[in-house]
Amino acid sequence: MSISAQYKPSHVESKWYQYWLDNQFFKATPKKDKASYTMVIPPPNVTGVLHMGHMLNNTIQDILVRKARMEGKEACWVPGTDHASIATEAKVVKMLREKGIKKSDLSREEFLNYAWEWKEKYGGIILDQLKKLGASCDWDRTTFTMDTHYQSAVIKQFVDLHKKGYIYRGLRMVNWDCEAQTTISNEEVIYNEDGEKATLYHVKYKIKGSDNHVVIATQRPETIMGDSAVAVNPKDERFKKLIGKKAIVPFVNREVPIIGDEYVELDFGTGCLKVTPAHDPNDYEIGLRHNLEIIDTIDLDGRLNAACEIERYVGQDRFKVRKSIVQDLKEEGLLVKEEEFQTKIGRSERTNSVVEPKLSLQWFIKMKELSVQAHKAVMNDEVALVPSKFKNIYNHWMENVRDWNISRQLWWGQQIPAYYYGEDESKYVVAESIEDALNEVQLKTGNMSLTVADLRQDEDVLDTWASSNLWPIAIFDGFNDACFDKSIGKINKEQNEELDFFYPIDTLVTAPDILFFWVARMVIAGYEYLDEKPFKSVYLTGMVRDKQRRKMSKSLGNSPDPLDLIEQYGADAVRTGMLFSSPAGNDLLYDEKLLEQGRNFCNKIWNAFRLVKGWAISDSEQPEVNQRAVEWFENRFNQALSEVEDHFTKFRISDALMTLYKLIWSDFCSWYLEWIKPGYQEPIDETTYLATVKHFEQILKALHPFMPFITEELWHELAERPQNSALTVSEWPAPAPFNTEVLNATNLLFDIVSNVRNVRSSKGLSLKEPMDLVCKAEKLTTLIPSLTKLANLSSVENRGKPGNAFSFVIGSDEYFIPASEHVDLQAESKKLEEELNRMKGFKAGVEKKLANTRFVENAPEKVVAIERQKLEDANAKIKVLEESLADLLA
RNA sequence: GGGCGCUUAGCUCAGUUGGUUCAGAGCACCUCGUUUACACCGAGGGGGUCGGGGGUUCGAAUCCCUCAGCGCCCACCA
Repeated sequence: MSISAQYKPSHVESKWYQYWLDNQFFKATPKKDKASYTMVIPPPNVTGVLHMGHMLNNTIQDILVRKARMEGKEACWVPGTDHASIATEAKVVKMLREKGIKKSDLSREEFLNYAWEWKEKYGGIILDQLKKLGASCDWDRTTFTMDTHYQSAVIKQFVDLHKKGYIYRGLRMVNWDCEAQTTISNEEVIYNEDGEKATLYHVKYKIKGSDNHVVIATQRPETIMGDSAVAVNPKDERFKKLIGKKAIVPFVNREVPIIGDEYVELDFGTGCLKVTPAHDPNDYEIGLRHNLEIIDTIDLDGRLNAACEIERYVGQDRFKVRKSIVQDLKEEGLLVKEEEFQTKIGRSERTNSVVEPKLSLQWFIKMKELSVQAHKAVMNDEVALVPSKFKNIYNHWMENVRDWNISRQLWWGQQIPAYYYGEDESKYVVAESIEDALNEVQLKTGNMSLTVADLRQDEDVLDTWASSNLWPIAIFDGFNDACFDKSIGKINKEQNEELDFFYPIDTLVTAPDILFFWVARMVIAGYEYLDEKPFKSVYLTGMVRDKQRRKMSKSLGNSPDPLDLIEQYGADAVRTGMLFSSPAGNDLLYDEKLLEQGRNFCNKIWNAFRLVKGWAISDSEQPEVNQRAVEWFENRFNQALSEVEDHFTKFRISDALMTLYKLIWSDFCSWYLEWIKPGYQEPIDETTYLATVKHFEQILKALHPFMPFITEELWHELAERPQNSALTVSEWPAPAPFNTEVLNATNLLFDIVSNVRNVRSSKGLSLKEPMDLVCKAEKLTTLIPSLTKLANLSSVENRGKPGNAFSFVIGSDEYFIPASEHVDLQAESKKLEEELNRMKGFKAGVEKKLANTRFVENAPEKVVAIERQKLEDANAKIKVLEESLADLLA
């Protein structure tokens, strides 16, 4: 009969997780008589490993799903992974490089073989890690964004959006990542928060046919050779006379026009701008307006090419050239000035390399029209963002939504289903397969002798988000031929039992940094294909940071390995520890101390269990004291439960946990168990024991979503359970009313007990020694037995004010603890006086308020009545205090 | 540059429509305690003029203005 004084999570956790899996408790299937509760994991990168952000995110999801499951819903949590094209490809390239293999030496097919090999090897790791956390996913539904059916959904979407006219191919200035050698979307370009220091170089350009020159300011002198104009603002009195003349570009001695364009700021730099249409988005626009030549001098890898005409720069990296060209300008006497300034430099989210604006032919999705419904849905709360401050941010993005560049110059991902026929890329068809494409081409050209060998598929793959935007639909195979009507580009849910039952998702839990990447685009897809929202609400978690508010990052080394933490503290402790400091929408400041708090909480519950389990049971009558305790806790539990439910409706998961934490630690352990606890080695009556077990069960149920392992273990240990039963599929406690009279009466009881303890503590009186309490006992009759036990009293009587006693006041009643010896009268009277003065001050405030006729006339009657009551109470209390003081001094 | 949000105990945060002693919680801190579930514990305690200033109101942590500090989103000043 010796149970360890400490909870040991390790073997408990694996045991129960396996048990849950064996009994298929997490499996979900459409059921006619049940409501669904659907949740989808934000698919982590397939080769990723679990980090603290995943831990927080998935803990919250698991809590919501487990609660729904206990509430009797068909709870379905779909796990999976994202192929994460650019991130995974980068990893594979790196791995190959370490093996001495260059990507450029491989064919597409060879490279993809390596990539799949890599995926098979590392692909499942993160999902296995989630099991350690306790994630109650339906693992049979695990989906990968490059699964066959998923791929096909993505291709169908592309074909459909192309057919609807939303997808087009165009020459645009895009963001080029020289390191990954691909374009990236605007959302993938990040700007350093504080900006970066850069140098603005002032450079002389000769004016043709004169000895004068014009001075331009540039941050990128290495692009000089690509200049095709110099621009000034036509309103600029200083320079407008130059418009129409020609300037000579240094080094290459190209004659370029001096043009007037409103874009040029009068008060920045020198007021003269060099125009390089190939290497700057604004310059490109200016180029279009003025029909300027586009001279592309930088290659895809960021090195200058032959078009720059200067032999010694060709093949050199753009930043190296910048240095040498500055040197060369100096030597030529063309560099007038170097000026430091703060600017924002765009860097690639994935590689951190400086983004190179690059003119190229890419695929785009027209967003404006496509996103109208998705925009509305969030604004009118059909899709609720929690916390709601994200509505503004979403609104702003939607109002300024720009076309989305979806092609990536990578191999890992869904290859764009566009097929070229003919010499160049001007002629193409978009089709689901090369066979379909051939049919179309034959039809289009009338040339039936063409074969698939005459077709060439676009080399690019799709942006990852162009596939994950279908996540809530594709996981239920929403694009299969039975339910997806290609002719109208809509999905008929009724033709797909799974989709019909599980869609829309109830709550999406994700991080705010992918609000646009992912969330917005799923909403768009939901309305486009099902005319229905993809999810009811989106809970946006905070970011996990360290206690100095720094982001968790590998380079800082401030990111602990979650599995180590689980090993050390137990999964339940990690889950609760993280939630303790994670109010909705706020960043989580991770501190290992929180996990200790979680571990201590586990231990507290464990020991409460040890206590209850250790009691012997007698068949004696239930004492009145226990009856009161049982009744109180039942009411207290229902009160706390209603608070918990309220917190859940508002997604205040952290507060819900804190409510239970206090209920268990303070109400159940500190008050209730002490209240009913039998004397040393004495048994407890059966009625109380059974009621206590029932209370314990209720607590375990309410706590189970948060701490699944320890609760499951104790639930099984607490009583005999039928074969294959489990807490995880038991019924969530039904909400029940609570009696406030019982709660208030008990609060008075606790108040008296605390005061007695306070007297003991401050007077150095032992807790072990019983003492008398003198008070208006007739007011407390039913409480007396409980009071006696909890405060360790020998008697509670009304026998007049004792002369030599300690005292305290609750409400307007005074309580005395007769002292056997030397009460420090002065200290006692001083204490009373202080309290009296405080009361008098309080009374004066209330009187002043009531004397103010404007208050009495304007304030609601209820408020005035409250003030009058306060005055009355204060008077009563003052009277008591004054009498005591007089007695004391007499 | 535009927009949004935040500022309440040492720390992290609650404070619903302005009005019950509304100034709270958890942690941390201090005192006492080797009591027969738990020292990963128990009992008790201290601590904030609610960022500064001004205003509206009978009444402001709560509404308005302003200043300061911080955070986030968006954006093509070279």
